[in-house]
Amino acid sequence: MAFQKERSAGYLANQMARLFAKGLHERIRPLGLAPAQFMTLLALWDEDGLAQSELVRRLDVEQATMANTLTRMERDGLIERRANPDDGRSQAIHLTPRAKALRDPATTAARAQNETALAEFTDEERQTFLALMRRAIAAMHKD
Amino acid sequence: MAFQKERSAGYLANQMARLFAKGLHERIRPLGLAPAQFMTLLALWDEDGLAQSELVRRLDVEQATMANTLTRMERDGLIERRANPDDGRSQAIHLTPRAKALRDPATTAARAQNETALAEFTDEERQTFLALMRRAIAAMHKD
DNA sequence: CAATGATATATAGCTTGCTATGCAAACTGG
DNA sequence: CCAGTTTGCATAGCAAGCTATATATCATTG
Repeated sequence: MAFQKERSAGYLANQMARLFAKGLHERIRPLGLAPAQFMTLLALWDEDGLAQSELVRRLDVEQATMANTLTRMERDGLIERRANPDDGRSQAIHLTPRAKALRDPATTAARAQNETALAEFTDEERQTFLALMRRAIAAMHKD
Repeated sequence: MAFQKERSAGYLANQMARLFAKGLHERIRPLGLAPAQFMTLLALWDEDGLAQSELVRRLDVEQATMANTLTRMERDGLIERRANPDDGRSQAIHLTPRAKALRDPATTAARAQNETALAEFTDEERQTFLALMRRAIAAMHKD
């Protein structure tokens, strides 16, 4: 039997993630943000001054990916890298006032994007959907 | 209330898609394939000789993205671009023997990746999951 | 304490996305 | 028929992923 992409979870996941990212990007572009920057800000709004290694752990991306994202965020005036007095290898990542001010509008934009995607889902379907995605993630994580 | 990434469909979709892509990439790397190349091959195994514009329609990526993917596939000996005698603008994309030979091992690899992700899902959960993803995709597509 | 190993970050190089442009070929309405 | 629009493709430039390597600092252990 042929491999049908419409029935492939991986294919659908890819397409869905691209649409989420595209929609979010459109909404936060006026704020001067890109999706990975927003994701990183989520962690820093929650706790400022984290080390790069801790951001890598919390966001589950490769270290090199995070290093590059942080470089772009520094360029764009969203973060500062400050030396860590206790450990000459690491740097604490601190938010600028500009980044702090973006918290409300950016999270509002992200909520709106999720709402667009799940507009016709019932509350139960939303819970089910999130739970199934978490399980698929956990299964691939293990492997 | 804080925006919690663990409860965000978009965040989970991104993470899940990255894990699918990474797992698939590992499995098809020995075949000399990358994920977007595999996706493109799916369409061409189904129907050889399509125009680039038709591939764009079927795979729902931007035209520039497809043009670049095809350039890499041509470089890697997977496809040939042949002039279309009926329309001087378009070119028919044809599979090489090498690409044709990859159909079985590559689709087997993709199925294995899907199976890893959904290993602990019941048949009903799998159907539900695919249906919910399709609905989220359709909702974002409309908007 | 010196050698070895582990950890934190940076950098190079690649793929896959995207938007924005440019250009040539084909089509169409006056 | 031809001016203007549409269509098909390529290219430039950027973001964000990844792997693989390099380097510096810290930790451990013999």
